[in-house]
Amino acid sequence: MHTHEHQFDLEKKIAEFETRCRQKGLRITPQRVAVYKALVGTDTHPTAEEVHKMVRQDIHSISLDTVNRTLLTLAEIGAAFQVEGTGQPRRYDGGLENHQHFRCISCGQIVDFHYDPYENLHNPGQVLENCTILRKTVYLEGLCGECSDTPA
Amino acid sequence: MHTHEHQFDLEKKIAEFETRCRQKGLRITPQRVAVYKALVGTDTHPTAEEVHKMVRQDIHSISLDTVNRTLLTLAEIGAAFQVEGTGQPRRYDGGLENHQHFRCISCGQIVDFHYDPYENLHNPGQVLENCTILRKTVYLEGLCGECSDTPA
DNA sequence: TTACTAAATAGTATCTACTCCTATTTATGA
DNA sequence: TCATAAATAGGAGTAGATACTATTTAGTAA
Repeated sequence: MHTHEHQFDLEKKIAEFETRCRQKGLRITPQRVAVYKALVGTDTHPTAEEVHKMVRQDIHSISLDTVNRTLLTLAEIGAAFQVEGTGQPRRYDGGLENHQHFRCISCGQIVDFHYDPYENLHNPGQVLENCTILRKTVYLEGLCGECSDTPA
Repeated sequence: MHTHEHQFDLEKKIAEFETRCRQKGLRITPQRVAVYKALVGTDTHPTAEEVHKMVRQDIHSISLDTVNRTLLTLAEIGAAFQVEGTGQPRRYDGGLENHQHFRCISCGQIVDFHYDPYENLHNPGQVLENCTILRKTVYLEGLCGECSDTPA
């Protein structure tokens, strides 16, 4: 793909993003667009601080708090999402038998479950050729029973 | 299962744990055993602070730092593990196409990959009946190419 | 048993990721 | 252009985790 096409894609995505903001009643601020642009323009799964560094090159005075808030907003409107489980205090599991985790994004609780078809998945080939896979789980996120009943 | 059998299981697990410690050249301290016991005796995927609270009932003076160190040790020797992704600063992903994540437990980098058989997995029934599943991914952990070559 | 030594611990200080608060600025709709 | 609610900058506060140091202790060997 040529740079020219990349450029086009990016502009298209930004236009879509702005539309989505309007739909959700969110204002289109330079900071918001800059954060979105930085995030979509990378494949490194950056932390807020890393995004802050990138965006500062365009908007010198943007605060880390704004980047944090904006990233949360992006996740809320579905324009981005958080990498599985990150941002939570470390949680430990003493159960070594095969099982999978469901995490409630509202209250944070982790629920164990076992579902046979999720066991013994094949390793992907090619793409992760050089990687040593030590653990492989199906990870679900959503709302637990209690939090479904009483939406915040 | 009866309480009596539970008790038996626990003692058996502790015995195995002590054997494993000896194999790895780790000392068997009351603190270490108490942390292990607390973790194996619950299915709540506790944080270090939660474990600290539990263990304090037995060992009043145990420090939070010891609990933290011990939990890391348990994970290192394979007597427990950390719930997927937790304990990492929040990381964001602007790629909304279907894809999966591999995380290097050594350097922390997240690698995107796509592997067809991992898409369109069925939802588990029964166990998570009351939960609303919003996201479903296969999550791999291990060592990336660079970190495999130069083990710490 | 006793004495020795490296490992482990308690307690504290420090660091980092993140959120909260307040005054100021700004995007949007009238 | 004006009014106003939303968003922002900057800094204070908080929580989770790590680093440091002096002290204690488990395991070993006399």
